[in-house]
Amino acid sequence: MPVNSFDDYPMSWKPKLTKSNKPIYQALAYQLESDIKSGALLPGTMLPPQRELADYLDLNLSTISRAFKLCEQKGLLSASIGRGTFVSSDARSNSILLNVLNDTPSEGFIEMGAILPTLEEGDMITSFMQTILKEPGSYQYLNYSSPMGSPFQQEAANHWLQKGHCFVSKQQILFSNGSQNALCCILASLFQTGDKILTTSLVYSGIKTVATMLGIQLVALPLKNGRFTIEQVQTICKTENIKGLYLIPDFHNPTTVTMPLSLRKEIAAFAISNHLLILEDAINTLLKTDAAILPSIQSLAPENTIYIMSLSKTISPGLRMALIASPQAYIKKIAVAIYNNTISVSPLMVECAARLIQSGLAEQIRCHRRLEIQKRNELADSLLAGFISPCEAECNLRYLQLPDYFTGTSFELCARQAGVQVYAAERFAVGNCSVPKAVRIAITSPASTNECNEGLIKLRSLLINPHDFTYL
Amino acid sequence: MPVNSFDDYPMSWKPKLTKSNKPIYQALAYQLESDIKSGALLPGTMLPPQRELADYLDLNLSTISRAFKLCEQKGLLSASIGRGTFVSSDARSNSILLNVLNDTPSEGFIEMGAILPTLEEGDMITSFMQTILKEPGSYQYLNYSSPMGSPFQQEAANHWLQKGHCFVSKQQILFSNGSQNALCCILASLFQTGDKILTTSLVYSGIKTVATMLGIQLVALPLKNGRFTIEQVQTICKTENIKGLYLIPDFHNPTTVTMPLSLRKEIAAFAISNHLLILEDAINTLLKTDAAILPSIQSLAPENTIYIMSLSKTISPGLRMALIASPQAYIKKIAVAIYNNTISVSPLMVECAARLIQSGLAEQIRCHRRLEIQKRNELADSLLAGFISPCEAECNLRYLQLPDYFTGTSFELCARQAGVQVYAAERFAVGNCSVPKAVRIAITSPASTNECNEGLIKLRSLLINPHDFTYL
DNA sequence: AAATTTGTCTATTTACATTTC
DNA sequence: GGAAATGTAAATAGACAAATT
Repeated sequence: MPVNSFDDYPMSWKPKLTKSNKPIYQALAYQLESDIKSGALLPGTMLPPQRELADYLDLNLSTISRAFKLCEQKGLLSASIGRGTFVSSDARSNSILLNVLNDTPSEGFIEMGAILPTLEEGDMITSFMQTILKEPGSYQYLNYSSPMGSPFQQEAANHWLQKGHCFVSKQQILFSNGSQNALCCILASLFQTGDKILTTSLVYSGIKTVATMLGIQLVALPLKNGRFTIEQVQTICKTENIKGLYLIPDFHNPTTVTMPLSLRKEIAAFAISNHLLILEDAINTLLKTDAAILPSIQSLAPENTIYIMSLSKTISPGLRMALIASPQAYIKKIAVAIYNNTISVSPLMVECAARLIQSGLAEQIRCHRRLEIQKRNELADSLLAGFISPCEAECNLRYLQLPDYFTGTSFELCARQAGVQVYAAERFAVGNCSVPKAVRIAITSPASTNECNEGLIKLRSLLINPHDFTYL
Repeated sequence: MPVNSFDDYPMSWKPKLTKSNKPIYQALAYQLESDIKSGALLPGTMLPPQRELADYLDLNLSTISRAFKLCEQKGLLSASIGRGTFVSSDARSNSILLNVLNDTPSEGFIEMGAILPTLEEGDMITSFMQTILKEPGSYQYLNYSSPMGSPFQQEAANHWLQKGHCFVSKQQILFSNGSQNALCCILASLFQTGDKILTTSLVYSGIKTVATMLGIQLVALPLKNGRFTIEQVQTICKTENIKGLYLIPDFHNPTTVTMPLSLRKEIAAFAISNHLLILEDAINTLLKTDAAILPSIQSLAPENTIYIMSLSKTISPGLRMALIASPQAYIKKIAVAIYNNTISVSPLMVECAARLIQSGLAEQIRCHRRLEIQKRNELADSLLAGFISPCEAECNLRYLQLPDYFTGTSFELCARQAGVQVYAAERFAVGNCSVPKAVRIAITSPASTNECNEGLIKLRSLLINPHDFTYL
């Protein structure tokens, strides 16, 4: 074999290592990162095998490995044994979903990207807060507090958790500053840099950004029409040294799919026998009617599941509150993480949430919200008929699979031009999955039913007359 | 030299490696951790040199190194070249300072450990909140918001920051959920696992616990009467690859010392010429009178300093609010970290804080608090005369250097027996420093001046009649 | 001031496990 | 179904730099 045989190998990436004072592995990782960010290496590209690169650059295999590892931890690459290393699908897309961090939108722009709540119920809550503040001694809610809450608060939280079919003792409940904060604290306390968590190949992007920040790697579970099988989970876990699973069983974000009971049972059994930790995100569970709610995975594998129930989508995001129900074994660690993170949650907000639940007002708000969502879903079904995937009437999201001549990203750009924000599937992509041509539509975000109607009409005309827009 | 010469080496630690399926370096680290936690290896102990251990166990030097590194990142060890590896001073003490995570205290127990605010001012704030909530449209404060805040909020924040001699443009201000949260977000976004931050050898323990959680290492700057010199900073930074400095220039926690202007200038100059990032924690700055406030380090090195001003100690911890003033270069990164952490701060709390400042009520509360603190300091000065270190009249903490027959920990235990909680210096120790025999007393925490008085009297009798107590 | 001690860091070697063909 | 391809991970080697004596 001639020495220069690698010249013939069709290498997708030929880095040039100029001499620098940096160590080789860092210089190589840096160049890889630049080439991905500049677009020289596109999402999905397979990199040359580590051995080929080592040969080509006349370096040791492990040096290449180490450089790749750096980029992998930044979420730029995903690799698997025997298959190769690929540039991540979302390496070039923006995963931060709240526009507040980006430009402020202009007048008349319709937000259907970020999930905002319908706000009609807000006044109920503000007046409720006033009642609490009026009481003598209400200043005590301005002190520090325990993430465990008071017995009354635990009682109320437990009541609410049970609506989601989550059954724990009071000592297993913690309060956090919303469900993103819950995820952040759980990841920081129960996982380490380099650990791997399995999740669906399209997933709530908040888990992606926080995992990346903490150096925790997400591994993608391929989806077929928003669904996956237990066999897929088993195969990946067998080979990838997976520490945990992140799942959204009800109204999955962004695909809207609800996980069937059979799969919940299979996952629970598998987690128990393989000592896996499941993070069950019940963010949308209580949007469903009580009759429609299935047993939670937590109820099927109580020692292996941490159940997170946000109050943002069902009561109000203004409370900045989520409930965490965890096996006793992890409570202390998570509580310490909450302390490290914020010392304590706002006792005023905890008390307010507890009383909203206890008084029945929370339940009332939940029903209100459901009705509004049903109304908007009817609009979406009729206006986008022929395009939009069907989903349950209570779902706050819609998943729009696009005609072939669009990609999620191109459609998002066109919609933006037309004055409507939606989010492309690319934003939700994990690892090296094939990204479906789709966008997510948040129907609750427009301030009024009317504005929602308007937004949907704009999207429809885009689907019907794509040639009117330039971003194709 | 005989092969077994290491038998004669007086090894402070002789691990036994039983065969397990774990990798050697992990098994070794695990044993080291157990031996520290069980007390077989005490704080301050020097471990055998890595080469000696490698010889003794017949392993490669790097394998030992790797095992040590694991423990070092957990904060259990601190090592330096040429000097050796030592068990950390705080390896066995509890650094979580809020008792809410531990046992609930019994009736009559006086809290002077955790720093709680005097609560008399609480009613002003709760009634203020009501006024905001009463306004039509107040439900908008229940939505998501930007960590940048509205122009009005930025204006108010800027006004408050300027009182602390921090001068930035409005675009350089972020809101976080309290200063612990600010630290968490800053560390998570601007530092990486394994990075080193220099700080005083006794320091606010919240930075210790969050750094440990994130795998960031604190390096100790030795203190002499609570003071250090620029030469010490220079020496350590030269050798230790320090990425940043964490400082509390005003009423340092726990030593109460205020950093003189000369040192501030030297540190600022050093940070600029060495591209170091300073985290300036102005937690207590506004407890001082306006006339007593010195130029902030931020004002002396504006491109190198992130200034964190909590509203907890000066206005109310119930707001769960801190202001972050950062060089433009880091704003985006920190904002993303806040998003990853909690999506957004509570807009209601931000608005409330802004209006408190704008209305002048915040300033009024600040004065109130100052008067109460002054009163309590007079008490402490007279009751603990002969024992307590003098400090400025506005400081919310006292630092009590103990007679020789006490250690901080033993005194803390005695005081607890006597019904008063104080915190031992050990809780604040960083790395392998010699821990002074001292405790911190939080004079603002007792609910009333009377209770404070009572607590101080109990501490005095403990100092005068130590033999009455059993924990020596 | 020179030699020794000591921890740090990068690169290398070797064994291993899974996937693909 | 076996061989080749491919990534992972532990242990090792060697050069380096600061602190100590």
